[in-house]
Amino acid sequence: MNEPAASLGSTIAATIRQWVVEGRLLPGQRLSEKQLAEQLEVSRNTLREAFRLLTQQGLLTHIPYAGVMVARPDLAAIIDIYRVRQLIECQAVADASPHHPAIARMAQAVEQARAAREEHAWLTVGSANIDFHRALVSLTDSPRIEAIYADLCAELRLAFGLVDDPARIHAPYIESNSAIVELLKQGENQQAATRLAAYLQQSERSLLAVYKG
Amino acid sequence: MNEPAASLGSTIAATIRQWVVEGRLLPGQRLSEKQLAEQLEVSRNTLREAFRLLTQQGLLTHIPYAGVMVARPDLAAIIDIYRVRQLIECQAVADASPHHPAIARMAQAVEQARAAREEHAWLTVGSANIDFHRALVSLTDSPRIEAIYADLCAELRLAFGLVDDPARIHAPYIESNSAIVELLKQGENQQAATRLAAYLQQSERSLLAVYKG
DNA sequence: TCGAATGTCATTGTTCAACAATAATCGGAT
DNA sequence: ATCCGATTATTGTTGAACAATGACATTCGA
Repeated sequence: MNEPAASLGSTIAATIRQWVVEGRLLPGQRLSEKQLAEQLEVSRNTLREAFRLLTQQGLLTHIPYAGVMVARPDLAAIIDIYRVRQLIECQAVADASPHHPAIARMAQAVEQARAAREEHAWLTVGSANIDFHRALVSLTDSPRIEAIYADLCAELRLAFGLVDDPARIHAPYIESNSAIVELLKQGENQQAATRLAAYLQQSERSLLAVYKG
Repeated sequence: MNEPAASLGSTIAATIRQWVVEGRLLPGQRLSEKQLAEQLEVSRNTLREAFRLLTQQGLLTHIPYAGVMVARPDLAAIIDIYRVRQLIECQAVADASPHHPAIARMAQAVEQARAAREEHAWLTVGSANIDFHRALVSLTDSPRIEAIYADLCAELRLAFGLVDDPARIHAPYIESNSAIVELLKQGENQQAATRLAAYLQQSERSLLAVYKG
C-alpha cells in the first residue's frame, strides 16, 4: 500500500471506523476522550481530530460538552439513507452505457456472491452484495458520488449491525442483482432501474422491520 | 441569533467559509496557521479544527507538512460537480409532487430574481438563482441530500468566484426557472426535468468556457 | 558555470499540561 | 418523594514545547 503521508489523526479514525463496523463499538455507546486516548496511545488532541472526521462522515455523533458517541441510526435516518440510495443508484442505472466497464465488476460481484452462498459464507455474501452496489454506483463515473456513497455504506453497516441473520438480508437478492446486470448488458436500462427500485424498497422494509422490535 | 452550542471551531469555520465565498480568500492561496490564528484570535489547535471541517467539505485542500490552501477547482472538479447536480436535481424534479410546498419557494425565488433584475442588482439575481435550486433540491424531502447539495454549492461558488460578470451567468436563466415551476405545477415532471437538464448543461458550458482562458 | 549535496530555516504534526465551560451526579431541605 | 443547589467529572480551549518534514540558500566539486 502506498500511503505517502497519512496523518496520525486519519489513521486513528480508520481504526475507530473499523471498530464500529465490526460491532466492537455499539451504537449509542459513549466514547471517553481520556480513556480512548490512553487506549490508542495518542494525545487527546489527535483523538479529537479523528472524532471530527468520523463525525463529519456520520459515524459518530458529537454533542458539545457531552461527548461523542457511536451514531444510532433511527427510523428517519434509515428512510433518508434509502431515499438517497434510490436517487443515486436508479439514476446511475438509467443513464448507464451497456459497455461500461463497471458492469463487468457488477457481474463479478454476483458470481462471488453465488460462490459464497454455496459455502454458506453469509458474511462474504454480504460483502459481495455491497461490492455489487458500489460497482453500480461507479457507473456514474463521478468520484464525488462514489465518495458520498462510501459514507452512506458506512452508516448503513451501522444499521445492519443490529441484524443478526445476514442470510435473510442479503441472500435472496443475488438473483435480482444478476437480472439487473443482464438487463444492463441488453440496454434495457429502464427495466433495470425498475428492478433495482423494487430491491431497494424491499431491503428498506426488512431493515425497518428489525427496528420496530 | 439562537446558537445553543456551536463550538468555537465551527464558528471559525463559518467565518473562513464566508471569506472564501466572498472572494476575500482566493483559490490556491495558502493559509498560514500561525498568522490566521493570531488574526482570528484563536489558538492554533482550534483553527486546525476549523480547517478539518472545511477540508472535509471540499473548500480547503490539505497537504501534509505543506499546509492548507483554498481549493482550486479544476476542470475535472467542475465537470464532476455538474454531474452530481444533474443527478440530484433532475431526479428531484422527476419525482416531485405537484403540491409540494417547496414549489412555492421556487416560485418565490423566481419573483425575487425578476425584481432584482429590474434594478440590475446582479448579485441578488445570483443569490436568488441559488435559492431556486436549493428549494428545488428540497423537493426530495431528504436532509442528507440537502446537506450534500449545500456543500456542492459552496464549491460551486468558489468556481464562480473567477467569473467577473454575474449578469451573463445568472440573468438569462430566470425565465427558464419560471418555466420549470409552471411545468411542475401542471404535473409535467418529465418536461420540467428535460428543461432543467438543458439549463445545467448550458450553465456548465459557460463556466467551463471561463476556465479555458 | 553548473549541478548536486548539505545545512539552515520556517512551517506543520503531535503532545502535554493547565484552566474555563458545561453537563451529570449526588445530597440535603421542604 | 421532589425539587434545588453544590460537587464532580468531562469536555472545550489555550499556549507552549518538541519532532518531523519540506523549502530555500549555501557550499563544494567537476
